[in-house]
This record gives sequence, C-alpha cells and structure tokens, in this order.
Amino acid sequence: MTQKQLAGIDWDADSPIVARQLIGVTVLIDGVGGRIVETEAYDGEDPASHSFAGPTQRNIAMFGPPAHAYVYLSHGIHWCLNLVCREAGHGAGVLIRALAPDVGVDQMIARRGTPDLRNLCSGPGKLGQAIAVTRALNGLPLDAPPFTLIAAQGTADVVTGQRIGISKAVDQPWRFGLAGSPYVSRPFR
DNA sequence: CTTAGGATCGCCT
DNA sequence: GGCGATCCTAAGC
Repeated sequence: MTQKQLAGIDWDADSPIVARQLIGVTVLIDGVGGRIVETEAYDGEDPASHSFAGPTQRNIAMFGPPAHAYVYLSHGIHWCLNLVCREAGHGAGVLIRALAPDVGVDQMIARRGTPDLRNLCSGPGKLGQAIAVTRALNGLPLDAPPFTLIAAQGTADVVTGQRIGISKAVDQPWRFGLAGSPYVSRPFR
C-alpha cells in the first residue's frame, strides 16, 4: 500500500475533502484509540489556520508531506492532533476533534480520570490526553508506529457545520461529524 | 441548559 | 506582552 492510499484516503485532496473522508477511519497511537467521529479542515489560504501566515518553527509540519502528523499545544494545556494533506507546501491539514473510544478503553479512562465514555475523546484536547498525543509525534508519518490507521467500514453518514473556537473565517462550513454520534464534542445543528 | 472566567505556556509581534 | 483550532467548574435562568 502506498502512503497516498493509506486508510483509503486521498491524501492529496483539499482538506475539506480529506476531513470528510476521515470520518469513520480508525486512528490508534500505540494501539489505543478509535473511530474518528469529528474533524475540522484547515488550509494555507484559510485565515483561521495556523499555516495562514506561512511556515514557522511551530507549524512547519503542516508544510511537509501529506499523511503525516502535525501536533500543537493549545492554551498551554492541551496537545491536539492534525493530519497533514494536499502536497507539501500548502499548509493544509485536518484537526481530529473527537473519536469513538474503541480500543484500549481502560487506558483512556486511566489517562482521563473519568469512566464516562462520552467524556474520553469528545474534543481535541481530551482526545489528545486519552491517546497520549505529545510533541514527539509532530511530523511523524501515519503509516508507521506508533500510529495505526484503519480504513472506514462502509459509508459514513456525514454532517457538516461551523468550526469551533476560532475568530476568523467563521462562516466556512469546514466542520464534519458522524451523524447521530454521541461522541462528538458538541452537537451539530 | 447557557454563560462566564480561570488555568497555563509556547509562539509570534 | 498578548493571545489562542480548549477544558472544567460554578453560577444563573
């Protein structure tokens, strides 16, 4: 399997396309994780994106090859996971906002400190804590350990909405979710 | 159920 | 020095 076909995703496509395709894909770090139920798309020409102002030391991974990870620290507290797409140089990526906890649930419960399944991975920061996202993962390829990606089974029923927690390009409907999932960070409307 | 504020630190100006 | 692709808690309705 070539990297561009990893998990059945067209990694060279624009980030909204990839963000939609990622719904239902299983992502694991060291064998812990689950099915992606919520994503957000970002792009180098998108004012809300970290990559909008061009490459910097922090966001350099977004300008690297697709199917790699971009990890950043949010509000000094939360490590958040993005998957890079398009060709190198575009600064495009997809923020993983929520998972359905499937594999290694006990470990996720221990890391999060709550047994509430809906509270384990329902948000980018929570998910980062649950599956142990760290700065060490920044720039790593997704087709090798500690990452495991597994293609979605069948067709996912995807809903769209406004991205959360940003102040620019608020009208861009680049948030994607699995319809009816109890594990999204906030309901779609 | 909705809103408001604090925590906390690396990055950019 | 200011600010954030967030989360948690507390208080108000």
